[in-house]
Amino acid sequence: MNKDFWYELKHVCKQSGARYGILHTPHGDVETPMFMPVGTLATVKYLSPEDLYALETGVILSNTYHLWLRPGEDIVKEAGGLHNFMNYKGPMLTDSGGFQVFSLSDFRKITEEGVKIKNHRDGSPLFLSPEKSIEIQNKLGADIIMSFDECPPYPCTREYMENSVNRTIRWAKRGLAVHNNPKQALFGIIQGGDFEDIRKYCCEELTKLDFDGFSIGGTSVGEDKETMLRMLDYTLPYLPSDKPRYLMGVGSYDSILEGVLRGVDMFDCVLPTRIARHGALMTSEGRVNIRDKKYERDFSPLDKECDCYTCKNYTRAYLRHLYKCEEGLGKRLLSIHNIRFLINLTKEIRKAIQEDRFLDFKNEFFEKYGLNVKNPRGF
RNA sequence: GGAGGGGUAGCGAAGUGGCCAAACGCAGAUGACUGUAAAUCAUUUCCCAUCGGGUUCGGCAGUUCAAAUCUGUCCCCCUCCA
Repeated sequence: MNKDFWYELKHVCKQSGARYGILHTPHGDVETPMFMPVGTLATVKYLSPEDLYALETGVILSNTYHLWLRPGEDIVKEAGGLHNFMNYKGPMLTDSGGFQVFSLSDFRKITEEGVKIKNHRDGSPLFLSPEKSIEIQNKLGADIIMSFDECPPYPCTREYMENSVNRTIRWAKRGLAVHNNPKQALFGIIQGGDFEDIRKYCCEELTKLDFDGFSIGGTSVGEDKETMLRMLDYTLPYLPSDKPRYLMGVGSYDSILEGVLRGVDMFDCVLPTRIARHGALMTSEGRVNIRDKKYERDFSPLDKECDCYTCKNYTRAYLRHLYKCEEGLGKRLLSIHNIRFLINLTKEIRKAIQEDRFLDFKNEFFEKYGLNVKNPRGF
């Protein structure tokens, strides 16, 4: 058991079963459920660490594959680790590179030993294995690191999934065996697609091992909303309650609420920052595409109910202008807002759980935003 | 006054008898984006309409089955020479 990292389950909502807890990390304690913005290349695009502190982000992500290529894990280590390198003092998490193997799948070849993959920038051959991924992550030095898994495509055959999950389990053991930084928590990743028995089997096998938490993988890969929820239903009941559960790659607000309802503690997603850069905002009035002409002379704040720096200081007309002119400040201000929207959502979620009214909160939220199965995201 | 070049959709710019409502770029409008190859991608922009139809390529008049493309003429712009 890791002495620098542990999960403290503080309260289970009597109305819903959702969990409120505290994650203790070497870089501070954070409350869960929480949302973690993604900073692939040791930066949450367009935001400074000061922006992140103001947003109260807690944990932020970075990425093994991308930092491996640039600047290289040795340089990050030389700089004193990821925290020093990028000057972020809060807790950090690195993904293992497993997802890049999936998203760059045009160039990959998966074997028992690991994955042959082509450098997406220059085509040069690369090889990533469970050992290599953990070795890189040990050098990067994030508080929480991920096991190297295979993220299978959806849909895929039962045979493919069985082979893949067994390999992911073997890879998990290999990663665990070489992990040598006691300050870093290591999470196992549950796969199995929407095969209930395979998900369950994966949970049973991985929870036998000495992981500090468990991630739910294989979601947000093109499946529909109902399927994703089914995957959660096939996974969460088989995970131990004394360890954190992390739903990887999920960040639309309806999915966060559904995840929390099922017992998820941690979420990460590029969605708020990516769509912000593309001019789409999550607001108390639903989705706003700031580029739209109707905002040309709208001198009101982006979201009247929001307390973020952007909403307190700038108008929709100005944000639209920045977007149209492709100014970096626009991307920054819009990213600030979207992240704050999700941070505020998780704050309200935690409060509702502690007050044993999370189910009401979730239902009210869905009603307010007109969310349903057909229109799940609503923005 | 003389010689030459040019006027194409919001802008720039292809096209020089039928495959042209007219490439392409920009600009505009709209949508998408879920462990970030993402300042990306998709749709759309003469008019009306579901199919489909109606008006266009400086103006006018011609030639032709057929013209943005050929002829005449007029208007405007640019360069050079006087």
